[in-house]
Amino acid sequence: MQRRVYEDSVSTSYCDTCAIRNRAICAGLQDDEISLLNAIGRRRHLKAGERLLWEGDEAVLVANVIEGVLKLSTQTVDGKEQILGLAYASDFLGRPFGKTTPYGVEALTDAHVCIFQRADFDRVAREHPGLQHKLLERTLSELDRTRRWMLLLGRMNAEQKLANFLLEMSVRRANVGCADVPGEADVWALPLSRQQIADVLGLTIETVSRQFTKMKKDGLIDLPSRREVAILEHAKLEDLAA
Amino acid sequence: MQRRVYEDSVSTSYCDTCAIRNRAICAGLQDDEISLLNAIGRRRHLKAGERLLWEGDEAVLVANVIEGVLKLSTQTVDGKEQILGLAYASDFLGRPFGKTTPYGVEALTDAHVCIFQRADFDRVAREHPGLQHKLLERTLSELDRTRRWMLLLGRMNAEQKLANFLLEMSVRRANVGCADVPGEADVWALPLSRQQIADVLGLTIETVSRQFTKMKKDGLIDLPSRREVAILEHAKLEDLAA
DNA sequence: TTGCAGCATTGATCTGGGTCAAGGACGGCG
DNA sequence: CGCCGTCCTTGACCCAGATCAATGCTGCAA
Repeated sequence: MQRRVYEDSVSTSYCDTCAIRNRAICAGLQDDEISLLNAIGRRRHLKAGERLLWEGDEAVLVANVIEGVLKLSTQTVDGKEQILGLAYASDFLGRPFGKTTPYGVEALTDAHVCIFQRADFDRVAREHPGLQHKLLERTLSELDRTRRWMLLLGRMNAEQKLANFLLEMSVRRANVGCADVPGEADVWALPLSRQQIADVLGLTIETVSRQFTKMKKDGLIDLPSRREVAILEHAKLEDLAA
Repeated sequence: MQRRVYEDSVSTSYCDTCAIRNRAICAGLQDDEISLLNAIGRRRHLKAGERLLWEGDEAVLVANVIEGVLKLSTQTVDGKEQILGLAYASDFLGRPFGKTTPYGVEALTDAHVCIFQRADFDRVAREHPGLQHKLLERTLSELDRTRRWMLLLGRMNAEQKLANFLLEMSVRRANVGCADVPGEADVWALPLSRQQIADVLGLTIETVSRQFTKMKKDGLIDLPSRREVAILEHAKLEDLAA
């Protein structure tokens, strides 16, 4: 069980030079807490498509996303997939203080994560209120975000869903790099296939495709290639998203 | 702003005799922690339909549900309501460590809650890791539950949605009282109107009504009155829910 | 370069659930 | 007791998005 976790690219993590040192749960921790995390954490590289956690598995590890995009998902009984959320740099993955992992995690792009054996992490968290507090804050905002997504799934039509998806994607990946340059074209690579977008939004691949085509025809976006999007009319897209 | 919070039924809370003393975040706390909570918490009675929190308000308070059922909800731009979840006895309400309340809270039945000024609660939580840990565990399971609900909203048809709703309702309210008596008929009062059920499930009132009628005709449930449900064929309902 | 495998797009058709509209049941109140 | 307001049910119709099916594009491998 553990083998598949440790089979490659393990190296010591160096919090000092970590890209998300100031944004993840590590932000604002005291030096001794950081060095404890440093001691139990390891970096791991994931190739696009590689899995980090399997739904229902014993929850043996938790992780911080350092770079890349990952998806959290469950299967329905009839084999369809529902993506429960996406994780970007500085997001936290896994289920501390729990027995099993309630969803699968798979890298959509090549990714770097900082992994902890759950038992180690739980222990450090219990002993260090500062860390636990960070984790609580993060979990609370994740809960808020998830609840907002429920509104999207429960009450929006296909057009609104896709507009919201593109806008959220644009914001979340902008946060990852440097600040937005206003006026700069909002062009980026989509880390998801059409099928995966459909799974995120609770739609079918055909509907997603048709909505893309329509938005392009209307001049709201451009699609330079299958895996690239340019948001041309940000304001109009936001109107749709409402 | 605070007036509407304190306008009635305020009395000192007595954790010792509290019905949820051993199930809410209070469970397993040390005596000194309990007495601190006791000092800052107050009981409040809510009539069915009364609101405790308003979406977007400054987050001035948090609360534990002692008895009754409450709904968490947001409005969409076009005025529709989406219910984000239901809260039962021992559930936690509100947004600690946050500036604004991300959803409205309204009592569906007459209810008792144990309320805390958020500032007080935050302070005690920061100073008492045990409490913070409880809160973290509760938030993590709430996140899990919410994510499972996304699957319902994103991937299920009306029949599956209603079946799941009835089963969850049955379980959650059974947890509240004594243990299930096997063989005992599973009959209880619905705390939600048809419209509210529709809002929970992302459906319309007509569709909910039709599904109820169909399940009754198929002998899966009985509807002794508008606000009562009897689950007759638990197993078959579970088949539908899958 | 050709062939093939996997996405993605597009079209044609079907259908679950939304919408609109008309009663029906129940309670509260004069 | 009957009137009215609210909630619920039922029917008729329609449409957004699912489903089914054919074709196009792109990249890789031989």
